[in-house]
Amino acid sequence: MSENLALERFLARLLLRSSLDEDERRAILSLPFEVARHRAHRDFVQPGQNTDFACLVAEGLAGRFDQFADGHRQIVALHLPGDMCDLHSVPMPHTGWGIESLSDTRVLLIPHRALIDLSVRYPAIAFAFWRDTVADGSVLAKWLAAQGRRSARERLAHLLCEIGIRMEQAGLGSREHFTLRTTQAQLADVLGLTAVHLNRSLQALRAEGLIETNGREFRILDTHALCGLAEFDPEYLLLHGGDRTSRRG
Amino acid sequence: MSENLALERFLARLLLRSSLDEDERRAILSLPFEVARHRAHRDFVQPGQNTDFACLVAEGLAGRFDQFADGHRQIVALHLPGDMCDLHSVPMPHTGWGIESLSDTRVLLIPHRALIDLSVRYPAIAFAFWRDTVADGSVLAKWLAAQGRRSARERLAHLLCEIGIRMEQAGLGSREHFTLRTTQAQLADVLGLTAVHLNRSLQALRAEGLIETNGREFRILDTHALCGLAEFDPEYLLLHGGDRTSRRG
DNA sequence: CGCCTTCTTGAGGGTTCTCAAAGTGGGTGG
DNA sequence: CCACCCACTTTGAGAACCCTCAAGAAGGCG
Repeated sequence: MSENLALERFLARLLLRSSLDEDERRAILSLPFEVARHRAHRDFVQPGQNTDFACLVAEGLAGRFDQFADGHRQIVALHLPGDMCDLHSVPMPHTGWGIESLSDTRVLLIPHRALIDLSVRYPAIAFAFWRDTVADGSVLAKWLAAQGRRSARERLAHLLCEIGIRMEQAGLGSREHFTLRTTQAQLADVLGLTAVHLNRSLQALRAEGLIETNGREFRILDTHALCGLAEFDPEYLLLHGGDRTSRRG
Repeated sequence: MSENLALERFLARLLLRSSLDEDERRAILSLPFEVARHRAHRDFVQPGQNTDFACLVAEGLAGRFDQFADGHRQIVALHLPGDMCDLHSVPMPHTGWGIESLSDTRVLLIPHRALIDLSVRYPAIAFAFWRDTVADGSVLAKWLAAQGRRSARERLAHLLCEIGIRMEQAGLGSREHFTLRTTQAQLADVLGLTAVHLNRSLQALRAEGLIETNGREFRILDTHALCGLAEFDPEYLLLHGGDRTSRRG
């Protein structure tokens, strides 16, 4: 039952960007799955293996990462409840990256076969999946740009703006008040910083009166200034569809 | 005629990762298009507009970029001949980024409508397009990881390894000897560096005997050492298909 | 109460940036 | 054919940002 909630969230995420009819919605909601639970800090998908299922986050927080020989890692995507971590593994089952649980997490494992069948049967679903992949890529591109050209403080500000909106969208808080269940070391892995410098960047934002934190609870005190510092424009999250397309004719 | 070559290159790129039958191949090769020519340094797609066509690079080199208020830009994808710059714009026509010609470039403009029609009619083509998007995203993730966790020298080494392989794949040289028609400032925009520091990183690789350059011609003298420095593993380019899927049944 | 993880603080060093100017080379016009 | 110009590359010096190493506080859990 709370498992159905996860599929509903996934469907809701798809419907943000794509329109699906009754049949297609039902098809999504009746996807088969198995449930897996993971405590925090577990790499539940190892880098460099072939998978035959995709992971839908039902609860908690997951991160896709790339790891280097020296053990350092970079998190290249954050996945909130309702996000399919590796929809991209459906067309390309060999994944070079791993997925870790950032907090305690419940995940639905959905067989690739079922997702493939749906997208062959329903072109609109194929488009919806493709769109979802594009949206992930758009976030990735934004992160890359920030990583390459902005300071630590600016990147952190940008990430907080993004997470606020995504949390709100997922029904897990508001864009100005949410709980982010990660350690500072994990956030540093997202932003390409050391834990020490992330900590100092957080302090800077607090000192400027832009945010307030209480444990892992974040409150954004000055949205305007934070977005300004980050040059944040939610456009890239692709939240208002693009669906002129998927129907025949 | 040389226009057909571009479509053939695009098809060849798709066939690296997907299998398409005679009909489907013909359909790709008969896509309609218009031709556009651009000199170097032109932003031929402006950030933040809606497009109704996709750009296939026929000749030259193009870069997708994100730009900041201070004018600094980050290139988030490099496109060689045969690459479709913005296949992702087919399902999501509003793009936040721009595309610039890095060198003199010839581009085929292909109406979204035609691409959509193909992917509705041929599920295998829809999968092939989706896969292509996934491959782009995989490169993006790798760049992000490098950007976040590796030094300038290591990132540059990684980029040169990648470009070598992609050049070879596109029939434009070998992985150890190719001509990269970009300025150092543009390469700096790819790697998130300043032009000055990129120049010094290049000098470092030359001094170590790893590469040799002559104008914009690159020769890799010690592939093993260069790949080692970069921790380069071509896996992420997703060059060996994953097509168990697209056929019904 | 004690352990373990996480957060915070400090000091020093290295990579990369900024600013500025000099060298190089290809193209164009006289 | 030479001279000039422009874009690009290279060099230098100093500063800023971020990292490393290390250790001390704080908070959660048994």
